[in-house]
Amino acid sequence: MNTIQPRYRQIADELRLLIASGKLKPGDALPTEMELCEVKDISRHTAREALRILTEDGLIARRRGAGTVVTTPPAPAFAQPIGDFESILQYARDAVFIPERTRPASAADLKRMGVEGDYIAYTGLRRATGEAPLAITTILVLRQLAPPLEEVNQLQGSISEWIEGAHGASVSNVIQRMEAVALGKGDAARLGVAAGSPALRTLRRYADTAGRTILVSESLHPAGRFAYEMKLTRQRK
Amino acid sequence: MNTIQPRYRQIADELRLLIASGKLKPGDALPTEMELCEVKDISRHTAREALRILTEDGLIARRRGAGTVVTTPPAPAFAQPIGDFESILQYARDAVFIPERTRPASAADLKRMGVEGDYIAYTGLRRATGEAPLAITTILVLRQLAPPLEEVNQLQGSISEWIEGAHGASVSNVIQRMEAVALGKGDAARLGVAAGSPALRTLRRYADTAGRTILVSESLHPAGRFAYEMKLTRQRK
DNA sequence: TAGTGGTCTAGACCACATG
DNA sequence: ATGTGGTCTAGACCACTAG
Repeated sequence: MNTIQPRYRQIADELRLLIASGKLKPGDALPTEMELCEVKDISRHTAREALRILTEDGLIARRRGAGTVVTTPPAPAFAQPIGDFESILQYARDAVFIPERTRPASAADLKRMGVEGDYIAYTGLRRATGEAPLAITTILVLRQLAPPLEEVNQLQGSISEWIEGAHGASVSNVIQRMEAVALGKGDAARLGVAAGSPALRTLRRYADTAGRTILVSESLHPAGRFAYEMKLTRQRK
Repeated sequence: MNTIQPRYRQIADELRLLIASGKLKPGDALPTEMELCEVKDISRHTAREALRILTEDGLIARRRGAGTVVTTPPAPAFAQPIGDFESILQYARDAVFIPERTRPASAADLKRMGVEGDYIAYTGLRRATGEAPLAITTILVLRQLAPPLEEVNQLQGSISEWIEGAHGASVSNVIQRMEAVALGKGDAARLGVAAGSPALRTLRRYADTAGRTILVSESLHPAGRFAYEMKLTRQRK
């Protein structure tokens, strides 16, 4: 193994060792650039390069006029968990889902939504009263649990609630994923916005106590029509 | 307002604009160091410094003997699992915030981020190691609690943790808001994407026990580089 | 005011990739 | 063989911090 390292890296590693070993503690001053130059017999540029590495690694902090010190590492862990299961699903009740099509989920559906198995797909618009549609939503339900379309049409709450009521299945956890995407032509047209315009994509996977993914939903919310908001409260012991 | 920028940063920004505007596409060659030296009438060191910035931002790739090219962005989206109050703040530690500017928050800042009062604004990039920047982040901190920029620079964790440690202030709840937006010209350029392209905007308001909003953070994540993921587990009573 | 880190110049030699 | 980026030297002036 040819272990020839540039000089600046060797020096950076030497200093790093001093910090890691505790010989230099948080707050302690490192040698100044000029001191490094003399002691190591290098040019200032090389000394700076070594110090830059440590700066980028977050090990030291440099201040013009003041000097270079070892940084104080991380931070106190931040408190207690909260289990706020219901409020996550809240928005499903605020805006009504109006299914328009039912079909067996295609391979593309399954891949896009990150599941495998035999699912029925419902697609439709989600809207609040009288307004422009808030989102295009696609829902995949395990075929053996899937309600007929006419029943879905009258659902007031979320499909997941229907499933719980009708089958006694129990949702034990939900994974929710949110990201920004550019709307495709067809989706954009249905939402009445320009193709390529931004949308918030939310993907939710509902798993039952056996670990089966019983339902997946995908919603595309065009920018400006929807924002997802959650409040987290710190729990005190 | 101090608008004097070092020469190397000016040049980095010029090049960044060429990339963001599409004049230089992924795979295209950038000027060589010597060309930059002549065209901009600078020393090689200054040219390298500019190119280094873009390299660290993940916008370009350099190969000895071969040259410098614009990188292909397909940074695969990576998900940030988030489930509780602790881990919601966790990601602040995984992806380092690199503050670049400090200023008193403007009226526009305050309005955009939904607060009123006397705040200090920090803006910078959020990135994981070596990759393209994940986000542009702006943080508003109540002036009376705001740390000096040099201290922010060495923060390992989140600024909110600094505040808790340094002032004994206590965050009692966080309101998080997510939505899709189209990136403005300047932000898009900083992130190396086209103007108007989609981004996930996350806004967090941290309130203390007295109800004061002590900190607000806004992040703009370009599509494809980041997905927010949370797992919620139903609590049994 | 002395010393620090930040910026910048003008050179040099080298390892490496490409034609 | 040429030219690229990687490393390194030896200077310089400046803005800022601290005693």
